[in-house]
Amino acid sequence: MISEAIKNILSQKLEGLGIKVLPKEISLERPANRDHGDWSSNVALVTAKEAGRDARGLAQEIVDFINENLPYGVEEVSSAGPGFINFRTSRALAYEVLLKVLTSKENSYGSSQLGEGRSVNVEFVSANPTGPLHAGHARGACYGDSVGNLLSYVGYDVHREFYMNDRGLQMNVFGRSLEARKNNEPVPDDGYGGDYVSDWANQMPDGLALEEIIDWGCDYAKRDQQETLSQMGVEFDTWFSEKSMIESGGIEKILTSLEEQGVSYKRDGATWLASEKFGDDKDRVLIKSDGEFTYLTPDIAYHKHKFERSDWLINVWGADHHGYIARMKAAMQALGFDPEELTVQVTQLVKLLRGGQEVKLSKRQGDIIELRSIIEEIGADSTRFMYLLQSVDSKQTFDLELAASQAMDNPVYYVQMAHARLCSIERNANEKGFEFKPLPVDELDVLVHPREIEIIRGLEILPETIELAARELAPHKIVTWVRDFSNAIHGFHHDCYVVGDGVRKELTNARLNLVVASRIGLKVGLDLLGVTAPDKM
RNA sequence: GCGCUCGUGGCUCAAUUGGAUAGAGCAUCUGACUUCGGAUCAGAGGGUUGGGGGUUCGAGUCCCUCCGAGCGCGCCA
Repeated sequence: MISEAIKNILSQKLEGLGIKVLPKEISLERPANRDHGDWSSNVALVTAKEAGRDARGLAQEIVDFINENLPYGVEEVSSAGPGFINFRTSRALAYEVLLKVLTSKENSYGSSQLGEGRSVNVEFVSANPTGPLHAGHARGACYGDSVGNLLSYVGYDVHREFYMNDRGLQMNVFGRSLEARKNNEPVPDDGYGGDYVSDWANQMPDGLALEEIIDWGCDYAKRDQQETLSQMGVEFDTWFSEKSMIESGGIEKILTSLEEQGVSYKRDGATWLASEKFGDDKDRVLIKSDGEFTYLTPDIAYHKHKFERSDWLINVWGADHHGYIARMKAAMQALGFDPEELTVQVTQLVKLLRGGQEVKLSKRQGDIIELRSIIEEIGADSTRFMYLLQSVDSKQTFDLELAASQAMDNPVYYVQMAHARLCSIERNANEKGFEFKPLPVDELDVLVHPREIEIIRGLEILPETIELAARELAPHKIVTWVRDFSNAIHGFHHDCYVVGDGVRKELTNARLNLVVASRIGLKVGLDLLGVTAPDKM
């Protein structure tokens, strides 16, 4: 890796100067401004003070040294600004990138072993089995699945899990609601009032007892949710049942365990978790004075269960659950697990517009917009892309009309079109008798057009983009890359004909290499997002 | 009141986690089609990064403070 070579020579010179900098402290980054080269280091700036030197002078001295010992692939080194050291890499290096993409196995360019095979459990959606999935579940579904893709691509052993709260008060209310609608009675005051309750109740067999109704409803809800997720390509490895965990004695085990650790105690007729000691605001009740446990207790048991199966846990929670993070981490710490290995990603709310107007919730339907109807309206690809467009840290707003439109202002179409175009160019080349074969580096050096260079640059930064997105659990960084890269492709398509009267054979073959490599790269990005890469549209 | 997450052109959002001149898309205006899909491309205008203070070579990013938004704050789930 060129970046390693640069780091090595930097640290070599710094050591020679008696400046102590650990290798990991040598930062090398991609300058935002292309005029500053391909790589840039701030080591001179960072170390100048301690070394009692001025940064510019130090940078220049390092530059002079490197100029006498240029590593392979580095064409130019210079100092700039307040003391940056900028590196420009050679064309040949760029062509090697192209070759690497072309010779990579299917769906492997940019993959890595960053995760070293560590097992990670990604739990997301986890909607109550009391109704269909709605708009509020969509962001977590798209996000969690894409995070799973990313982590898997960088070498983690990923397990996707859906936690079903299939017992407790809300299931009872749900059962009674179904029962009432079955009998054409109004649902109880605190019941589920959505239209779907009647629809479902009508499909329910006659003569079921409440317990059976609950089981039937739960099962129906699960299949309904599963089907909706499947429409978006989201599949879980495990649908974990709270009920079965409790029936197998999970609660007793956790209570015993907490007691043995000395982190629970009795007070006012209740059993408490001493969570304040572990960073929570206050202690929490595990067993109420009426003998029932709170909903925290099974959740603790569940997380313990997950920890016993995985090295690292990721929970994707809605913003309304963020207050719950501290106590869950505290509980895990109390049990002796490392709270750092429990990552909770909170997704902020999404506001939906249609034609610029906020989509109003309908009371009649029970205050929900079904996810299924969103997918039907804008399509699965659009749904995934739109929900992944932005960082889940911030609130999001998007317009369903825009997301459904097959127009240039719809980013999904823009990106998919880029892929379709690449395929189209390949088809055209084939029809004209050109056969793609990977060319050696010295035959690729006809690729010098700024559009071509831009594309190669895009492919070059894909692996580091993937790594960053995985490290930060931030699929929107892939979206940004995919959009930028598509922009480069459209530009190339516009300015650089691959096959045509005025294009000589050597250039056609080289550009065909570029086209195929781009298609591979773009598909890697889209796959990570769970968005299809169509051959034609 | 306390806590968490935020606040970036008219709108929707980025910004390599402290880097160099804050970038894209939409919208607006102006240009570009005999070829592989114009569903495209190029250019222009538009910013005191909510306000103020601080830290340092350097702040949208870190600290303090104020303003504003969303969400939490139960022996509910």
